[in-house]
Amino acid sequence: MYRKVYLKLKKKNAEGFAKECAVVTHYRLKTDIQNPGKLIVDPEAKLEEELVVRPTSEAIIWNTYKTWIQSYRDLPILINQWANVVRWEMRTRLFLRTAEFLWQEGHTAHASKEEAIQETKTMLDVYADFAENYMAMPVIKGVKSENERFAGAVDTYCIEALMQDGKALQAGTSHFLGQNFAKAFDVKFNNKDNQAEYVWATSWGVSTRLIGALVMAHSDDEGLVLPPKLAPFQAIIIPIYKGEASKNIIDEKAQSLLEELKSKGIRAKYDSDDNSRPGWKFAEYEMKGVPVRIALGLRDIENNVAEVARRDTKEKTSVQLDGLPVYIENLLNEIQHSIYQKALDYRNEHITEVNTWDEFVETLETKTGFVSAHWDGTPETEEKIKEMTKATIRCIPLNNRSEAGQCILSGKPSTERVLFAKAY
RNA sequence: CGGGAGGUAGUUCAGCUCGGUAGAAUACAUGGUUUGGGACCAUGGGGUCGCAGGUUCGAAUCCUGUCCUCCCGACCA
Repeated sequence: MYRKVYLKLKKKNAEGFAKECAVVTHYRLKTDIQNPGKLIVDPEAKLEEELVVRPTSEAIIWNTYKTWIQSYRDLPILINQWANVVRWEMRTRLFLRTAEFLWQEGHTAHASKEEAIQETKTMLDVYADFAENYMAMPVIKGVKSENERFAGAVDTYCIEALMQDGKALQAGTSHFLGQNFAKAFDVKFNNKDNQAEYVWATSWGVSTRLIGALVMAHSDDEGLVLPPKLAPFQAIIIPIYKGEASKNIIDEKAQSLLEELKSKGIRAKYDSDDNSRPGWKFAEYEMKGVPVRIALGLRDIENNVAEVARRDTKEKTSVQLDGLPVYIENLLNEIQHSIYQKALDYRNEHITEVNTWDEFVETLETKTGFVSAHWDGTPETEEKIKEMTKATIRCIPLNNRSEAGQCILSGKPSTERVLFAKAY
């Protein structure tokens, strides 16, 4: 939240921001005399200068950068921060769009356009790598259309994921800001030839929205399915016993197994709680998404085995105790790849190329997912399509191939396909 | 702010049409039997029925007002 005077932008960008700004007009509440226990806005407490609630911190950052940057020797600069953000939201949605959330954002300043663009793409790759290799969630890297672009950016790059219900989710963004903010805040540096130039900039961020993405990308009717690399517990050991005596035997075996797993770097836990029964624990850890369950009973110990169940496929296997830690280690890798592959297959099956308006509408309604179609490149057409179908352009994929075609709505010529989808 | 639904046990809800002083499941407590997929039996505790009026011998139920929550829409990813 900040003073309205900080929000100085080029006219074009200012218009983009204006409609997203909530305004704070009063600084306190008071109890209602007519209705004790209720609070009302205190009319005495009107602010002389209203404050603006803004979804990004560029204004603060660039007021600061202005004081830091004089020479090319001061560049580049990178500031990363984790911050709780407050936004005005008409309607919230758990994890995906909340009025307050935690995010990571970075702001950089550069001496050259090329370096700034490179930074934008590097960060997009960082986000894509995290989504795919840690969250096991395939994403499409692309550029936003003008309508979907961040108001202060020249180009907004994004990673787009597809949820299991066929709706798309923007999982992260990286913006090439050009010289927009440098000009708005008058941030110049002297180059090697002692000439003043405006600074080039980027900003990028991901938020707790990724948690929502993770949930919706992999979960099933039994609950969460967590990728092994991110699971707080990767393996849970559950004892199956009758009576105190057998529990003691199993406890001992389970403890040594636990130590073996930990020594291999596996995040494991032994649940010896006597208050809930095995069946309860099975269901509980499935719901929590623990990738691997190891059940250990007297019968198993006699045979020198354990029952290993994987969360993603629910498959159960009897495994020799001797090689168990190695088996689990491999299984965790297998699960990590397997859930990624499953999500990737689903995603690929749900990218549909269409060439006519009827196919377009039909695909959005029945098959859902991404629809790859020609578009004439105008915001007006995108807007009309959105009004008619609720679908928006999620992105123009990077390394998109050129292909002559006709816009599905206007029929005007187009040189490449873009990805449409209904999105969160 | 418009349109729709709803506030009853810790939770999810039934009961309301047709008034008779509140129930189920689950959770909780105690005891026992159990333990290889969310155990069973028995006993027990727990609710000013959102709030305020009104009608009535009697209101969770009917009437009026009021507060709150959720869902759908206002260019919002």
